[in-house]
Amino acid sequence: MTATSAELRSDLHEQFARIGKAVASPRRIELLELLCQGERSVDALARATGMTVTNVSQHLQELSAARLVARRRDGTRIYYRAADDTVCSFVTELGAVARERLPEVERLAAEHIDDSTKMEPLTRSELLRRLGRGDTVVVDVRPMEEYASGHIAGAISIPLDELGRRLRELPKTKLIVAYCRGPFCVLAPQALALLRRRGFRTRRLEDGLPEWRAAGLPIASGS
Amino acid sequence: MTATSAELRSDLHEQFARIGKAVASPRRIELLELLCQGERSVDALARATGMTVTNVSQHLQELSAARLVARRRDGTRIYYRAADDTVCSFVTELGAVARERLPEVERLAAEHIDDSTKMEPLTRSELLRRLGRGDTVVVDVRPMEEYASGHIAGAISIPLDELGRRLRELPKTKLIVAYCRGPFCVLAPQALALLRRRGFRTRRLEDGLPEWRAAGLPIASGS
DNA sequence: CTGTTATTCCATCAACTACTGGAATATAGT
DNA sequence: ACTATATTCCAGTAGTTGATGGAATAACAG
Repeated sequence: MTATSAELRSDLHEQFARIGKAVASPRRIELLELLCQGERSVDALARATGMTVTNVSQHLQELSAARLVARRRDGTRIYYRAADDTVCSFVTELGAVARERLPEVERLAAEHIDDSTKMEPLTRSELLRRLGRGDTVVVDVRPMEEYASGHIAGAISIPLDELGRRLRELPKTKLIVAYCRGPFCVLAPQALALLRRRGFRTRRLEDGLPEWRAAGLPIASGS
Repeated sequence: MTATSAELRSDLHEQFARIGKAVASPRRIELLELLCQGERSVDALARATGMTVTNVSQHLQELSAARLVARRRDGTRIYYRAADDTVCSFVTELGAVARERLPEVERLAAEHIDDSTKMEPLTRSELLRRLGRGDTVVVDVRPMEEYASGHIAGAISIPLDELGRRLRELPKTKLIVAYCRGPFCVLAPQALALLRRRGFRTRRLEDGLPEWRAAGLPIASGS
């Protein structure tokens, strides 16, 4: 009885470790984070990460063996995506644990996103309240495809590259709230810095889309 | 700017992967789960897992390097514990993802805990409601030390080994709810099987203590 | 100071992992 | 059928990890 239950435990832990091994590589974590923003082909991933196609493919095989990603063929290319929401909230929590436990993480973030500390972020519940009142514009500054594959309900898409050209779309009378991929994403801080220089009232949303989704808040998709 | 932000991303992912690597080994996951039930000395862990002391020590060094565990010296022995609650909820979620994504996990559980499927578990919120009414007895069937280092507020401790001798402490008029370490722990199912043979009305609590704690529900500690 | 117990350090070996470049496969277009 | 593109498969190599046994360290009890 104890023999078989010890056996069960060890078999079970071996299975758990398959998931752990999948997220034991910085490359695979990067891939997973990208895939949580929307589906991508192998070479789109290679371009986005600077890895060789072969290498990306190999990492995707391993993620696939751990069933963390799913694929879909369309003509000559194959699109990968995160297998489901629990996977994305898991990698999000992985980042949260790293942030909580490893002082290096805060330090790195502080070094590179210098002004992130100056402005304190708007909480998700606060944004939700404001959305009802209509005195707030929410801007998704990620690339357009990521917006298309899922965004905060009511947000408009202005990718960071286009922001300079599209300032007139934003009202000076309302509060502009920007968000992007997560707490360490540099897009929203850069967007807000630009907007503030032009005299807009701005706030950053705390964290990013994955956390909004994990909290079960309303998502829309399509352009 | 893009250069330095790519650099940030890769440094960050390297840090995240430190956490991933820590949970990439079945042994280390087993150790973490034990440590989430309460602090233990190195050789207590070695005895509980069947590993050599040297090996346990080495794994603990790695967990410690990822700052997932903390230690405390008491005389000649050193007690390790999970560094904080987020660590425990992270390993709990690791298990949940494995269960969700890897069919082998359900299969293993079904094979070994044969009757677990027959009785559907009591939800946490249901138990909470019943606790207010006083028609329910909650029994923690884990070893005494684990009960002492944290248990559901209002639960009594009857370790599985002692259950046969202590049946008279339980009323036949109330519902007996047992719990243990988690969804794959065999202690509670065995306890309930015994109790049902003796004519008690029983239910199993869904999951176990780590999940109760992660849900922010009331915990007590001490004997 | 000596012996005992608990833990960590160190060296070693086998097993595994990450990346690379080149070959093979699959789909679509001509 | 032929070509181009996207992806995967296959070897080879360098580097890393996991387990083991023996030596070193640290705290304590006599």
